[in-house]
Amino acid sequence: MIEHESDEGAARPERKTGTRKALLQAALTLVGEGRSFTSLGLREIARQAGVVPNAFYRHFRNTDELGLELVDETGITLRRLLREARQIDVSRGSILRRSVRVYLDYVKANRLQFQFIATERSGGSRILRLAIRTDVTHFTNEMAQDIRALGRYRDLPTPRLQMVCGLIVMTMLAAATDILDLPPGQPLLEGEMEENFVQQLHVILLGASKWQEKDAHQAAVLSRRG
Amino acid sequence: MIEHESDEGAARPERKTGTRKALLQAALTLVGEGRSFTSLGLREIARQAGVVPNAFYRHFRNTDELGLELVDETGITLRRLLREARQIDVSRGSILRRSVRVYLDYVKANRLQFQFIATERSGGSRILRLAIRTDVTHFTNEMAQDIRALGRYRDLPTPRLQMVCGLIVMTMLAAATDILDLPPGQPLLEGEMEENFVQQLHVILLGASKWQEKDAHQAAVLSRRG
DNA sequence: TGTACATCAGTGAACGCGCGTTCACTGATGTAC
DNA sequence: TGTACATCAGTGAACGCGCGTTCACTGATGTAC
Repeated sequence: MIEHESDEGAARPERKTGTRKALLQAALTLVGEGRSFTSLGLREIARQAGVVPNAFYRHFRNTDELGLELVDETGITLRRLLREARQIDVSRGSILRRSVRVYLDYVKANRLQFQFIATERSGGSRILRLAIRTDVTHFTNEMAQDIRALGRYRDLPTPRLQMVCGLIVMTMLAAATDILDLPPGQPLLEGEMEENFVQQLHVILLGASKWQEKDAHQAAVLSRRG
Repeated sequence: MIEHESDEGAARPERKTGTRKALLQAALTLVGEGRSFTSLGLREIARQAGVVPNAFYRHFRNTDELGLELVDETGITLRRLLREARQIDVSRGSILRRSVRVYLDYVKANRLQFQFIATERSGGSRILRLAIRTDVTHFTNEMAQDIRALGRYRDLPTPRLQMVCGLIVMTMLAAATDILDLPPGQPLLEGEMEENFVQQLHVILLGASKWQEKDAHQAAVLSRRG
């Protein structure tokens, strides 16, 4: 039989992973419609995937297990983001501005996944929250390594570099939430948000470099200046 | 009749607001047990409040309306926090460290309310999210005014001061989430988090003051340094 | 002050509904001989 | 290569359950005369 249709001519394993993907995608779609993942039901997801509720059990034990797989996928996505970021030409122009542009484009291209982690990062079940936190920590550490590899902030001790990266990642997630919550087709508001985002990162990076300079001789003074 | 019991001898209006408070408290209690507010049901809240499901309708039309009232309460709470913060002696010692201590004590004293806003800020229904965002914006603006009143960061234009305050408030909320998610009785981990929090705010404030200095003559240079 | 009536916070039973989970099944795909 | 059997992704019906919402009610508190 010629495999002319997406599904009809597929072998069993392909069909199976097809349905699995349909379930994962269905959950993301529902999240994209404004639902919080935690409040999604098994039947709802199955319905959206165009499959009988019972079929769900062939792939996941419950919705939490599906959620964990979505977190895993998102981890892979974030890793791709870092790979893209590494290809930014560091030699000239404002790295910050161009990084922000790359990031926001990425967020918009992966809208549903970012919406998912933004929602479940604090709102989800305990197990999901922990999984996402672990993921975000990994991302933060990789970012710190990348900055080290670029040879920037050489004088900042590693734990402090990580702390700064934590601050940056937190700001990135908040910015993603803001952008995604925006009603579509508002280029003006979006531009303002982007500008605000750039400025916030700017403040953080300035603070980091100032700290780096002074830190060598007298940290205590700074701490007193509060 | 002597009013010897909390409820038994009360007038009707007092009884009514009593039950209303019981419903609000019941919702918070359930949130404190790890449930997300969005996933709470009317019956569940009524049960926790020790009242028949139907009685709920004497006070709220649905759970969203109850949630909005909780947001309002939280707004009042945050205003009290600012009032406390204003009483910190600015004259000497590290303001930052002492402010952080005041804040974290406040978070722990109002654990349930902070847990509620942290969870629903991104996870809740659209209407709740917007209400919380409005509240947080108010808080941010008041903080900016307070800083102006203290005479700090005089050279920072108002929109930028607000942006910096936004960054600070975001960091405060993230810190609250981290502290509240900690298993209880971990003074060491908690100390580390507090230290991390202090350092993050430090970076932000350093960045703000450096920006302030340079901003007067050449902002363009900084923007190119990324 | 005493009495008769109105108000209304909370009750208890009932409803229809969608949920998660179970069961025995179907029938196409895969495998062994 | 052809046949007979095994596998197993997805089906369809059924279950008990808690949900939100409705209804007529009770009885203590409040009010008017």
